[in-house]
Amino acid sequence: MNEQLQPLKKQTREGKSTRSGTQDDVVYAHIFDAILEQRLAPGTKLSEEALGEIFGVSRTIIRRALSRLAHEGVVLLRPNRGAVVASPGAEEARQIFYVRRMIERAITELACKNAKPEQIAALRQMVIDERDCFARGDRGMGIRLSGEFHLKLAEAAGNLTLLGFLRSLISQTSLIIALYESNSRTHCSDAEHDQVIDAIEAGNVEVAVDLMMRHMDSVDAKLNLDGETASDDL
Amino acid sequence: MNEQLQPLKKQTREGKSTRSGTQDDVVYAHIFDAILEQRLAPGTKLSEEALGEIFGVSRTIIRRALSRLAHEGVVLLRPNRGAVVASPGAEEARQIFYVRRMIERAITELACKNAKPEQIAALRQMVIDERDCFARGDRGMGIRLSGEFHLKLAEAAGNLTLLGFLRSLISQTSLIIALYESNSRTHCSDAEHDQVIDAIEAGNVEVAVDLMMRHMDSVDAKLNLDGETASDDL
DNA sequence: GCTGGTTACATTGTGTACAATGCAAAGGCT
DNA sequence: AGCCTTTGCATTGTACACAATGTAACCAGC
Repeated sequence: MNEQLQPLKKQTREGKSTRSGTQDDVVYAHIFDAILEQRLAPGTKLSEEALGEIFGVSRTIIRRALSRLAHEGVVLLRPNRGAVVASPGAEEARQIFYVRRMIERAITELACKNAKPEQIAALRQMVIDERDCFARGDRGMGIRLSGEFHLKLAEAAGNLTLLGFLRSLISQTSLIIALYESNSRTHCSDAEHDQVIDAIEAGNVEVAVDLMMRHMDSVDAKLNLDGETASDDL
Repeated sequence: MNEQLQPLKKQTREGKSTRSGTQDDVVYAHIFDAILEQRLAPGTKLSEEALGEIFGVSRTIIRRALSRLAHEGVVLLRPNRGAVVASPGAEEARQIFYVRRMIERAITELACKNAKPEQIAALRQMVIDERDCFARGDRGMGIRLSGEFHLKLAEAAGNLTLLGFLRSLISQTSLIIALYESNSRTHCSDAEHDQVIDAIEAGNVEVAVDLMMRHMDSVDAKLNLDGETASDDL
């Protein structure tokens, strides 16, 4: 496990130091990233002491980070037995996507009504960044940026509760995508993101929702939830 | 603050000791209950040391409990400045209810399809308990039991993600109800709960959803979200 | 040779001491 | 007299040490 996370440490201390976040935010983000980029496979045990060693902080910080990750469903916290990277089964994955679809629909509707011009601009920028990232072929970053697009959209919708829920859903769907994606190239197609923005900017609720649902369909379609992928290694 | 929580301590040590839960579960539940029953008013500062003293545990446990409460939106955790009981404003309250309505609709639909006979029986028992509690005039317990009915329903729906979200929503709506309820008698009318169960048992999705939405309406109607109730004491 | 219990180890759960931060009150300056 | 600065206190953030729990290996008995 050390091997998969050690690089992250450097990245932290050098690159991402701009983050205003406190220590546990950093630890949280890095473990999360490591999971998304599959440097930490599902089922991997996350020892507090080992992680503390890697990040150079005490177990207290690690524990907080793991607690947050557990709350978002990315990590499974077994009492007295430590934490492991979550490995959602197919049925669980379906349930998560079902809910996400519902939430995204609501967010799209609200965004049509409430999105301000500067927020739409921010969304467009985000799509550009995403495209760049694809160009560089950075898979993990790609998944993460796709997620952040949806989060920005939720922000534009203006409902904090929905935003919070979506954050949790995106964490889990990202993990699922990393797990079950059959053809490992396209993630969220940025073109779809762009179309959604167009419809929202035009205030066309019907079209926007329809596009978002199709977008969800295309994410679903890339997954392979019909048993074979196994990984039910318990 | 001590005065509001001290009674709880006794209650813990004597009555609820059957709970398999660990220490922080107990602390969590008691603070939560105290908030719901308005023994802890919104805006009240929750000092870690004071709470630790009251419950006879160290700050570590308190901290975990507060963290959970913060995750559910019942407590506001300000970095370096401690925790306070959340005091959602009117707009925030509206957003929360908007989301809850959406989630409850989905749960009702799913419950119609997936609820097993024994789960329906459990729901009926829950309504009976609720009625009993009303008879005794126990307001806080009433709010809590109403919430648990909805949670049991979510369980019957069979979607863990929805269940988790609803748990968070119920915490927050309970707080809002405690805050904004204008006529402080009826909460969730148990009759409405009963009707919903009937429709679900009959597998009549349309009716069940309609009833649930009316139920939500009647909760909304009891609230007084038009500014005056203030309590924006920040 | 296999199954059972027992012991030792590793890991998590909890309590406490110390450090850092924010807040408030007191004192000096304008 | 009012405002700013500074100092002291209270409270949270972090690290560490000890206790409790779970795991696994080893040995004995069947």
